[in-house]
Amino acid sequence: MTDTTAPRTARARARAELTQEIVDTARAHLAVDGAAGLSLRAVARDLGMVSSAIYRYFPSRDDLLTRLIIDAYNALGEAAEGAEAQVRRGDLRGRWLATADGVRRWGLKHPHEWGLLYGTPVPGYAAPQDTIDPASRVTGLLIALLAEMHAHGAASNTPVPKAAHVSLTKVRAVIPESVPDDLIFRGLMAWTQLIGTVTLEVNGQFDNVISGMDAYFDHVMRRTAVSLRLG
Amino acid sequence: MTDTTAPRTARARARAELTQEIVDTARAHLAVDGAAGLSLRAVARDLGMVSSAIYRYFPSRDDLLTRLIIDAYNALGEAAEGAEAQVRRGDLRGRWLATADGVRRWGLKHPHEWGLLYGTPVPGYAAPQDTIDPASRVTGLLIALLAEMHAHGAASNTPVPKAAHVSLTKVRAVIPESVPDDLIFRGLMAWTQLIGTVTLEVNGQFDNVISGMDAYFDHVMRRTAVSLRLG
DNA sequence: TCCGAGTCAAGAGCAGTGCTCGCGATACCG
DNA sequence: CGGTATCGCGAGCACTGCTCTTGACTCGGA
Repeated sequence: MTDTTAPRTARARARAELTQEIVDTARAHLAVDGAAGLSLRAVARDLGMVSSAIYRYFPSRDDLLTRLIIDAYNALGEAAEGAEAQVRRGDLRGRWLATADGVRRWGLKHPHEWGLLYGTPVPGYAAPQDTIDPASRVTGLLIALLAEMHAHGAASNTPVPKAAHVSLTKVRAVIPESVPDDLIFRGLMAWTQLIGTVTLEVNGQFDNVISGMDAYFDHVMRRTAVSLRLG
Repeated sequence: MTDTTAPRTARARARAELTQEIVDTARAHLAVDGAAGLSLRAVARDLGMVSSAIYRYFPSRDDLLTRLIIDAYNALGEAAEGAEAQVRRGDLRGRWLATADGVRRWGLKHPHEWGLLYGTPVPGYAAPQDTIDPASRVTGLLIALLAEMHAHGAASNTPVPKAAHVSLTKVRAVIPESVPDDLIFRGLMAWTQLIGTVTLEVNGQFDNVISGMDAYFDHVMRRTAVSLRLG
């Protein structure tokens, strides 16, 4: 871990600032050329420095990408949280719709970063541990929603076969015990519906299929709300 | 269009064979290194020729990729059709489950090709017209299913708001008129659920969430069948 | 105040990439 | 048989990520 306090020396301050400049420039390039087109040399050129100097701040291109991924997860999380926070707490359906809308808006605004999060993983790249915390931030919203739904008595105890129950073992670790299997499945499927719809839209797979994606998305998420017993 | 008949001259035959060899070698590399790692020079090396010679057969790397995409769409289509064809025609639910299973199996077997179809599009790459026919092959299965469902009287006429109705204008061109809006939405959402689930699984996003993906997928697709009124 | 230790940007260089072009050799066809 | 179109080859351009050395700078302790 680097220092959490403000940098004391001029050198440390310069380092922190330059690191941030590199990240910002890289993100700008990412937004234009996509992940595959992100070039360390181009970033260095923009900053008026030589390519090898970048390696003083990021040991490899993948590490720079990792940083961008973490930032993207946090940005998406913030966007979703911000949208969801504006809805009255008791309006669970409204909170779901706001979350979905916030996620979609962010994705459409940052298509390449969306691809970084939910698209094809980069070649030999394995998501390091640092990314899983920010990644779970968005899903945390949904989990909170599920817990409140159950607490507020939205009883939905459709029985679940044993094999399906077992498949939830891992996810059980981060969800309150009282939430029934049935509700977890509804939540996972709603989440998949959301990520899938946005991914297909961002990748242009709806281009020749749907006209007026706003209305389509809205209606789909309303139907998904019904599946969540929030109808 | 190239000639549909068998090539007459030795040169034409050699050209056809070598073209196929290039595609096969490229697909092998794709399966190992992914789309970003596909190198024309490496393919040429494997074939014992010089890199520039490849350009006699494919004008650019993107054109080779396009060919791989088309082949992948067709392979996925065949896999899905093959799985679906083994179910008794009258068993609509079974046909849906078989299709879903076939799609998933193919995706897990060819993760990089799946990423080519439903993952992040490559940098400056715009899917050429040639890809849309094979792409719609898979969705054709679902459309046929929807039409039969409606014909067999699985009435599901939940009214759809006007804005949502309008968003279906384009897709209406390839679906029998009699199929109601409600059913189209169910179909699109089921399709999104399928593609989304497989994409998330292929990209490893379920790794720390679900244990026993087979059972999870099966249960999710059964629930989706219920949403399709095939319960 | 001075001086050693740590940090930094720079530059050359390696191995790899997609792609272009001119050169001969060769197979095809009128 | 002769002209033409096709083919593989090799050199070369501009680019990439990354490594290593070199010389200059800053900082903190004596």
